[in-house]
Amino acid sequence: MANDTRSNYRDIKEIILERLQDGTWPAGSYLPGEIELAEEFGCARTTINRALRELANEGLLSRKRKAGTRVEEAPSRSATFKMPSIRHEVEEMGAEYRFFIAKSELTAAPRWLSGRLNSPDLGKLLYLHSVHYANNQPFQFEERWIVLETVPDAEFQTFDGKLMPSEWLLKVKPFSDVELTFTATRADKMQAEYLGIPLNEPVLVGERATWFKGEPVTFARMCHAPGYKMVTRY
Amino acid sequence: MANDTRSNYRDIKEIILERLQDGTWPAGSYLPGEIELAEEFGCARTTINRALRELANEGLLSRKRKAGTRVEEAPSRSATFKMPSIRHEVEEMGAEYRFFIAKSELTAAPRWLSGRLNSPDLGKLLYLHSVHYANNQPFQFEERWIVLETVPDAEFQTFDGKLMPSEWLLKVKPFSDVELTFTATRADKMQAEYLGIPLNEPVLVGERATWFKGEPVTFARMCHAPGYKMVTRY
DNA sequence: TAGTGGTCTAGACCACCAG
DNA sequence: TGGTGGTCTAGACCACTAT
Repeated sequence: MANDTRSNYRDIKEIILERLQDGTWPAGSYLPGEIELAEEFGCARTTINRALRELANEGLLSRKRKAGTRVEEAPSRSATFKMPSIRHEVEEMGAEYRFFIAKSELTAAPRWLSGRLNSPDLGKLLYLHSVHYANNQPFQFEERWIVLETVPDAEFQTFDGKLMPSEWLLKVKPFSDVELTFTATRADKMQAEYLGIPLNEPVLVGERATWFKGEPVTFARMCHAPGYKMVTRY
Repeated sequence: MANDTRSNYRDIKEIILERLQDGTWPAGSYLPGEIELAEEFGCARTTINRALRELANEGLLSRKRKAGTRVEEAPSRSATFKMPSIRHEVEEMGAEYRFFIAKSELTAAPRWLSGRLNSPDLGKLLYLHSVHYANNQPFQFEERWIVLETVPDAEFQTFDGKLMPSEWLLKVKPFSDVELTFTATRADKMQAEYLGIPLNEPVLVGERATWFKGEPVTFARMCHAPGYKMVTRY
């Protein structure tokens, strides 16, 4: 009557969720073992395993061999922010996307960047300014450093085509590790000029450092136009 | 020689990842079916299924019955922001956590709130001001509305104990849906006073609306002290 | 050391949906 | 309508770790 697909494990997840919420299994307590639960629900242990595994991935339970399955104390249900390329973000607003490379030059690494990328000697870098537009309105200003030692091809890349730097990078050098940061700051002179906004306007700045198997790939600082909102649902 | 735990599905994930990166299966193309892959890797279909399912959950593939498994065009590897309670965040900085309820009163719903919570008639609300401290420094100012129709117990809750409002709410009325938003704005007078910062200082403001099975539960606006950074790694 | 979760297998049925 | 993924089962071996 109620089931779309035969899918016990979803129902079991629901039931377990309810018990977590109604106090049957309070925070810090241990759930019965998989075998016991399998008997209770009249299903295979595999099915219980999947339900519990997913709940653990969602942060509600923690599981250890021999110890058992424990109810997490701080139900910090993790929020998943989808971070699509700016292009997608703009296009999903129904606006026309366009980008412009305002600067492209070789530089040495500023000292702070070595720290950010965990690498004492970065060598030569390609330094880029790009502006991303939504319907010809500046939407994001991006400052980017690309480590040429890791991505030598970047030196002769013109970025004149359809691929923005981040898209091009993803093609030639995928990443394995990322660190993302968000802060609210005052727009500095450069950011204000590129975005066409007053100096010191509050802006949401994202910083993204990426590595490929330990090698630093790129660091980007993305400054969003005032009013920009990051939204997520779960 | 190389395996810790017998766990093919992890190895298979790795291999598939490599093939996604080296162009064997370009964006937009279709992978072989599960059965075919199972033969290639010499394992059960279940094992392939798990590997592909997880990669799809991570946003790299999309799967449809009959159609098959497709490589996603925009490899927008989703970033997962863990949003632990402020308490945890503060304590993990090695600081001492404390909160203070500065205001607690009954109000009617402001009009904009009905819109935010998708509910034309919210009835009476409990309106709270709380300040969260790290080592006695204001760390976050939180403005919260609790829908009494959905959470009647809140009316007589004093929040004088150890549980901050969000923690208490989680105990008595879990949520099923959340909408999270982040923006950079200027601190208004109230925020500036509570945080002890100058007016108009740029602040990172998070807004969180939660529902339980369609019923609006609460809306919170969290204003972080200047300099606050949201960080995530993946 | 013994109990618990982690993973694999081989086979099965079914829902979905593109052609 | 048939092929593909989604899920379940029953049984098995093993790795981890609390005691």
